[in-house]
Amino acid sequence: MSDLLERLRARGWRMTSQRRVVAEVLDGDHVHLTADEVHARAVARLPEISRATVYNALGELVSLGEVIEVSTDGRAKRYDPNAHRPHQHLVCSRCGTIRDVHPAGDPLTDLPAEQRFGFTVSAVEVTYRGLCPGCA
Amino acid sequence: MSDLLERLRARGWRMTSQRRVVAEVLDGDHVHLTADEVHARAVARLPEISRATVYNALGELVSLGEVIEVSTDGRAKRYDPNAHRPHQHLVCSRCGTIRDVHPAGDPLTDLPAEQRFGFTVSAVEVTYRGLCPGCA
DNA sequence: TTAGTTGCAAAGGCTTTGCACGCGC
DNA sequence: GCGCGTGCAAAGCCTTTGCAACTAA
Repeated sequence: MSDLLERLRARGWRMTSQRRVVAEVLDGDHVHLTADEVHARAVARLPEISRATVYNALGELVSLGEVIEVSTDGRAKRYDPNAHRPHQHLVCSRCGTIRDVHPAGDPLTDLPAEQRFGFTVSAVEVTYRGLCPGCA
Repeated sequence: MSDLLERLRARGWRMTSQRRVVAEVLDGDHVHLTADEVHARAVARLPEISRATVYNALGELVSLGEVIEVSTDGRAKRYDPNAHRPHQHLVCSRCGTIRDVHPAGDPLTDLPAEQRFGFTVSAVEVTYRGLCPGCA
C-alpha cells in the first residue's frame, strides 16, 4: 500500500517527519483530500505541523507528478495520490464524494484534428457528475 | 448574437441596467471570462457597477442554467455563456486560452454501469489540455 | 557543514455577506 | 408601493510568502 512513500524515497525526496506524515495521510485508494483535511489528519499524528508545511509538501508532490491536483468544485483543491494509473473522477453533486473510475478507451483520441484549433493536445480530464447511492 | 438577453427576458428575469450589461458582456462564442474580467468590461459601459452586483448576476445566470461555471485552473472561475449546446473545453496550459470543442460521440455513455458505484450519472465535463499554436 | 525545510504570522486573491438606499415591475 | 436589486465595505475562505530557527544528508 505504502507505494507513495517508497517511490518518494527512491526518488531521493528529502524526508522529514512532516513530509512522511503528509505522504502517509495521502496514501490509499479513492483518496481525494483538501489541503485542510490533510493538515487535520497530519496534526493527529504530529501536533505541531503547520498548514504552510502541508501546502509546501503538497505542492512538491504535485510537481514531482506523484500526486494530482483536482478542482472538482469551485472550492478548495483536492489531492489525489493515484497518479500512476490514468483515471477519471465520478463526483456526487450533493455530498462531494469522489470515486476513481477507469472507463475503456482513450479519451485523447476523441478530439479530431479539425477540432484542435492547432493545439498540441497532451492530456484530458474527465469528470462524471451525478448523485451517489446515499444522496439519490 | 444577443440570444442571451433574449432568453433572459423571455424567462422573466428582472432586468436592470447592470444585469443587461453583464449579459451583454458575456454574449458571444468562445467567451470564458472571470468575474473580474466581466466586471472590468461592465465598468467600461456602466462606471458605477460594483463587483458584488456582477457576482450576484453571474450566480443567478448559473442557477438559471444560462451560463456555465468552469474552473479550468485552480484560479478564478470562468463564465461560459455557451450553455445550450453541449461542448467541451480545450485549454492552453501556458497562456490559459480556452476554445470550445464539440467532439463526436456522447461521453456520458463511456462509463459502463459496473463502474458507476451506484451513482446516477447526469453530466460529464471534459477538458483537453495542451499548448495553443502561439505557445507551442 | 550547508542547503533545504519548518513554523509563524501576515498578506494576498477571489468570493460572499449585511445592510441601507434605490429602482423595475 | 412593494419587493427585489444595488453598492459599499467588511469579512471569509483558501493559499502563498517572508523570514529566522532548525535539521537531514
